[in-house]
Amino acid sequence: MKKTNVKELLASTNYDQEIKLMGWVRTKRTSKNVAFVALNDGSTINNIQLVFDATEFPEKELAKVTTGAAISVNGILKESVGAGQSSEITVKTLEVLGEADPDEYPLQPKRHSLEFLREIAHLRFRTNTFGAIFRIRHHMIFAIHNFFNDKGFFNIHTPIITASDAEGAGEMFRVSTLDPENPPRNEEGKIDYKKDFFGRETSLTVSGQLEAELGALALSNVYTFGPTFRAENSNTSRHLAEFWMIEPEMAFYDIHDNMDLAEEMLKYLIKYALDNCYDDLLFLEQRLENEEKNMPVEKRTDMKLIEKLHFVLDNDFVRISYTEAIDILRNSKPNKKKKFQYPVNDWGVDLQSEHERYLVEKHFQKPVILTDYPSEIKAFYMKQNEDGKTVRAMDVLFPQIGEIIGGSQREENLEKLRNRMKEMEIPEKEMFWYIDSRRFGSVPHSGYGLGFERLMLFITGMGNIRDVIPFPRTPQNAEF
RNA sequence: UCCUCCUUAGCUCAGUUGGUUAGAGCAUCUGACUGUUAAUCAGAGGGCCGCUGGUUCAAGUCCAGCAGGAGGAGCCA
Repeated sequence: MKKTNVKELLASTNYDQEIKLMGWVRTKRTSKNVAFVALNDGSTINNIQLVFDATEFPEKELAKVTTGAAISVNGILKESVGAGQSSEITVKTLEVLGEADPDEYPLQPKRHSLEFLREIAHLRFRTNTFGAIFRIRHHMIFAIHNFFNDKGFFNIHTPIITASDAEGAGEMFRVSTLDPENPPRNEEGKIDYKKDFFGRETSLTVSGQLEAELGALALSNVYTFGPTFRAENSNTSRHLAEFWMIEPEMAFYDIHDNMDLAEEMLKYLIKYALDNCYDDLLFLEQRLENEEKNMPVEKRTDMKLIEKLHFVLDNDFVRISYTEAIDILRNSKPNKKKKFQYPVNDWGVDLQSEHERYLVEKHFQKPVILTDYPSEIKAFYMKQNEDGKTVRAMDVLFPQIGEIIGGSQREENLEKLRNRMKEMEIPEKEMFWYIDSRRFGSVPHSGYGLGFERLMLFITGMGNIRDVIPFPRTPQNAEF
């Protein structure tokens, strides 16, 4: 018989039909003559109830049906006589595929802390919470490709191993096949990377943007969606050493087109989650509520998860310049009362987390796009404004998460780009290919980077980025 | 990397101003129960109180160091 799955069965009213089903036991409740098993196979957050007539199954066999065990059953789909579910399965035959020794199996039908589950990341897929998160994660990956495909964008794979250390986006992981115990040395006594696999120093990519620009300057609209590696010693709930980033890059787009696209994309993704992951979102919302029950009222989030998603969907993002933001912050209550750890006085300072949070969570209470930052605090490739002081950067700031997107219109003018590279001491020779893109058929173009796991934080309402990626890589941790 | 906090049973936690045999709930095991919903009821087993050292008649409790974890900051997506 062909096997079915829990999701299909729960949606079915095709009663009294024989079915075959496999999955993992979540809980078992027994009494003298009847046993109930909640079975889950990952197809949905919901379990289906299996009903065993205890007199028809050997006690020994039923005893192996414990939390975490994998079983296969044949049975009849019935309209349920009990409360709490519309249908259930009267089991006719049982096969225990894989036992789970209850003395050893760490997951119980009870609440576990996220920290504990992180330590058993190989098993946490089997919990309701992580089942929901990773189903949503899949849908978001799919939705991103859908969004760009529908708009005529082309996905390109940019290199994961790169020789350019000029991307300027942080510390990099070295890639080498040299013997670390005894590396070859040159005449100066330094490590001779000419003898390394690629004949030069190479690292894992910190961004696919520069290569994506090359694609955009021929295919017009492209995007990358790949792994990204940063060797920063960041120990926060918002940073990973290995994460996934979406980087669209568009020819003939100015900063405003860029912002429009970013806002449209984020809203599309939120709507996609609401339309396709409602059960899982509802579960996560209830989980959050239970979590916050023990917290003081002022610390609780003021909006429920689904409400919050709708709120972002239904409101325009605020768009203001860095200069306007500085004015707001300078005249803000916390600044005047010296409540900021870093007071805002002069134009030109970089905004701290507390400032971004004030703007998003207190002042505007909705997502904010900040533009036109001082050129000193931004990357070399951003388009310089006429004022000579600012660049056409844009950062999309979300509540709780902070910067979810960072992007800009790119500098397409050859001379301006070269001057900026000189100022920032970026070696022109190594970057000849990037400069060539401005020498031949250069056009105005723009792009941005979306941190996929930060999007996941927002969609799922989770608090720690380590809980929205299956196997997080962070400083001092590469387990599993 | 910096600051703050945490580490007690398989899990989640309590443990008073340092004071005899260290507690609870859940899980596990045994038994009861004719449909349960994280079932319920009765009973049982289960602890180098993170590690090392110190103070003290006496340390889960105080002090120092180390390890692991969390929150915040910086770096950024």
